Amino acid sequence: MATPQDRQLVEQWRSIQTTYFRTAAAIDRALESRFNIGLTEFEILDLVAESEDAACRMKQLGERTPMTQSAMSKVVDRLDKAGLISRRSCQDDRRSLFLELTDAGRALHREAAIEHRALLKENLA
Amino acid sequence: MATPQDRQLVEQWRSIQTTYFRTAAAIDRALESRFNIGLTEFEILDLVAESEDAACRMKQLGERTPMTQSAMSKVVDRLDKAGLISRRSCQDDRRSLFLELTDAGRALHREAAIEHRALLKENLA
DNA sequence: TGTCATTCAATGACGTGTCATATAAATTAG
DNA sequence: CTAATTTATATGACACGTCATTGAATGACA
Repeated sequence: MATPQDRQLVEQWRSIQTTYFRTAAAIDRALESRFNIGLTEFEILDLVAESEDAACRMKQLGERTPMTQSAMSKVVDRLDKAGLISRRSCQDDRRSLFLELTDAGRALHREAAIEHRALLKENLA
Repeated sequence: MATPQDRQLVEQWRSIQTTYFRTAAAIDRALESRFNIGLTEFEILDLVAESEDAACRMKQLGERTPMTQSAMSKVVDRLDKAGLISRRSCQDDRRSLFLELTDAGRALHREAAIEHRALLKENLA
């Protein structure tokens, strides 16, 4: 039945959940209200900003986030429509896509990242 | 800009996210396929099972989970329709609701909890 | 006691994630 | 070199969560 170890696992799990939800909600609301992008959008921007130096992105990005391929595709689509990112098709393999920040995207990321880090600090302490 | 502390925060955050998503997805799929309930449904069952001893629940449950009030209301609704839980209105305060496991709910919870704990163990190690 | 504010739960509109599948390109087999 | 398979991304149907609001009951207080 409910061994002490079980209880401890459940505790640990709930603690992760709580931290995750609280932090995600805080960041999401802040970014949404100040920059009009959600947390997931920011996270893609952040990943793209991190690797300002090529490779047929989309695919590799998928390996660096727990997001689904289809979720990623839609987020990238929104970012593209918002003019924050551009998809450039890759010559070597025309199935793949390069992602790049636009100037607007880079500028927004710079600002939003500050807020993001601040909220992480506040919530993960 | 990106202080080392920032990077460390981001790392920590991604690690939490990954753990959360991986674990949640694993549990969700297992429960869905074996018991036809999702992770959130199970979590409510689990909380109700834990407090088999009254109080006008709904409200208090809300304090023990990061779920929104409205999310809870909908999950409880599904559980009710599935015959796993029953809502009984509270005499003292007729706005509030008592929640109780039905026999089916108790039985399902007993089985599902085993799976749940096992997957937690596997994923949080 | 009658009004006003507050609290508990439910609901509708809406956005976003997921699964399954589609499309298109590249790779492998025969 | 064609057919079958696999890989990269997009998309449509659908489920679920969120926000804002509603309905109903309670509490406060004049």
